[in-house]
Amino acid sequence: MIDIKQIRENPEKFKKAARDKRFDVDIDRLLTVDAGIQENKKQLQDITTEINKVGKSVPKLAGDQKQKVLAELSKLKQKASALDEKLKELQPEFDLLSLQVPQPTDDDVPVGKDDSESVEIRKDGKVRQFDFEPKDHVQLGAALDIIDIERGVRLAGTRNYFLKGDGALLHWGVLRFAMDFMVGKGYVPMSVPVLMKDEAMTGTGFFPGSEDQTYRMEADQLNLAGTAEVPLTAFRMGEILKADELPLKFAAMSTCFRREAGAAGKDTYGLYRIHQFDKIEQVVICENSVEVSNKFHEEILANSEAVMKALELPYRVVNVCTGDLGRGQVKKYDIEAWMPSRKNYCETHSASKFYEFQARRMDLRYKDPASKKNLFCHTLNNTVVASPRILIPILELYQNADGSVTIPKVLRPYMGGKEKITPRQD
RNA sequence: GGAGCAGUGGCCGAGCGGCUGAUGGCGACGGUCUUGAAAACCGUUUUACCCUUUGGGUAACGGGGGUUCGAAUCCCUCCUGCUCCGCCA
Repeated sequence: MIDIKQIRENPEKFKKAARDKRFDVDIDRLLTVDAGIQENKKQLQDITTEINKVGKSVPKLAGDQKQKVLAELSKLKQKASALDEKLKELQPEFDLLSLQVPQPTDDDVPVGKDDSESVEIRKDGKVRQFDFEPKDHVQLGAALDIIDIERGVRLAGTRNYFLKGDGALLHWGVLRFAMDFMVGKGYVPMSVPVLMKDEAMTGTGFFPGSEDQTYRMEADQLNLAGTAEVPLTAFRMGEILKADELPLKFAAMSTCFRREAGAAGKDTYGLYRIHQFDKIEQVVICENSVEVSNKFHEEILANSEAVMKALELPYRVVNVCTGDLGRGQVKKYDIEAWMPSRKNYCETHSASKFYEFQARRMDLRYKDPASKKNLFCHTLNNTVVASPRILIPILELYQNADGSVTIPKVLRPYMGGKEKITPRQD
């Protein structure tokens, strides 16, 4: 959410942000509603002052005079309640509109309409050239009997799967490796609830807007989070933190649920786009400073790059263009891993910087010692690793001519020291 | 799910229709004293918004609604916590 004062002062800035990010929001209407609210509030306040003043004199009066004053009061109260009605009418519209105003991006974010216009920042690792006909991860998964998509779909519908045997171990192994890495970096490991109230969804910026991407438990009015960003970022929602608590650095492992509505027919093959997966997510909550935010944005990106390097996967880092940014994101780096079967670099990580956008929605503040004011925190988050998507490059890039898959060195401790996944001996 | 009790400022804890944004204690901060510290003493210590020159006003005692000229205080409702009962992976 954006400070309404900023929108009043410079509406053009936010209209431009909406255009660049391709969000549709009526900022002029917002300002009209805002002006109405301000005017009504002012009048209401004046009348309330009057009522309070007159009301105080009541106990001292008696007889006719008392009746006269009471009559006057009842007239004032009618006026007040009319103004109150008007405010109650305007407020919901104001709330809805103001939640929709997107945050302008940093100046160095490329303006563009979709991922084709995002800008590559750097590449790391060598794309493997095969001297045999490589299999894709679905073929490998079937041949090694570690992935069962057919039965996943039969039991749970499209975009569902089972991982089996070494497939399940590899999945948990890469998650465990990533979590251990983050704990080593000083991030606090967290196990989190994934059924979230609307407040947490709104606070993190997913609502309004992504309701159709979210599994909803209507009977309990709860939502299945699509990422641990929601519980982690909202963890201290509504609180005023002590300055010396900052920065808060968290890492959580959670199962993530996504409806993928509107993606019908897109990425239907294999484990790329699925309804349920597991992810280690990192979240930083820091002081209200652009410099500090920028520092942590680089830090959380570096953390994830370190994981990719440890896994020895070739990847590139992309500065995501305006059209692919969320409403609240100021800047976003994606890490894309090379996936042989897709013949492309594909997103495996997404590092977002929000400044105070999420904190303002959640009313997450800290007491600033310098100004003695309560300031909104800044928030950031990034994937550490998401599996099974990460298994796509791992399986495909680590495969051998004999059909086996070499296990990345750093994952072997998590798989009982095993070096290779070999085909089933039927 | 049923019954009972409770929810006040950073914390503890008073207040139970107007003089209470809220006594007191603890903590924190500033000062006096001291070579320094402790103790003692004095003072400060919620937040949001509005008008403004110092300053003034409005709102908030779990949320929402009601009664009343006036509510932290009375009523309704919801939420949360605790205790007991029931049920259950």
